[in-house]
Amino acid sequence: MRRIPAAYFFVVAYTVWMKRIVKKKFFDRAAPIVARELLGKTLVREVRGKRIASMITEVEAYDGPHDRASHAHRGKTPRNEAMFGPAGNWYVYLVYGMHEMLNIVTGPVGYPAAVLIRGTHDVVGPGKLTKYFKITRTQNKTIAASKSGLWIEDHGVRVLARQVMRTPRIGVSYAGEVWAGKKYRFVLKKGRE
DNA sequence: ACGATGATGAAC
DNA sequence: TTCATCATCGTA
Repeated sequence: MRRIPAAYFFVVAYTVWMKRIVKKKFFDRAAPIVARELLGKTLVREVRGKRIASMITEVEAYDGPHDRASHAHRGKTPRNEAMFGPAGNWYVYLVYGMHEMLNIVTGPVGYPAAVLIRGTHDVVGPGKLTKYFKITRTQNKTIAASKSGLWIEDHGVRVLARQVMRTPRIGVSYAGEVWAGKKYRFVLKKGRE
């Protein structure tokens, strides 16, 4: 009987841990699909060795140049440039002069789309969320990975269709009947039904 | 119901 | 350069 080296356990543990991190491929799909599947995933922030983590419970999809509710509707600008970049990057911007909004970019490069993360189990509201997770525009255009200190993990939480509520997006009444009416907001219902 | 607070984008 | 607007929040 040979003793198994401690390094072996370290490598296995590290591999298992890494596997939880959601990778680029997951985000390289249509924004509404990514939005729906982000429910139940865990948003993780690590800054100076301290970790903040909470399950995502509310999101909104902003999908393509035709989406009149999207910042990208008027074309590429310095602010929305991240939306045109690769899937799996963060798009962080300021609204109302005081609230940072956290989005994850989706779909192919050149096609502007993203998912706004509006709430988690511990904090609901896009502005409160970024404050809680200590997120600012410093994270804009960085990749969702441990390197940037901000990423998403899959903890195996299964979200059933009946646990998901779909509604129109918040605060986009200017977008016209069609786009303002689209049910691109996904909320994980609390408790059962 | 509204003010805070500053970036954005369009008009001038 | 000015102006209205804004993927919000806390207080009233």
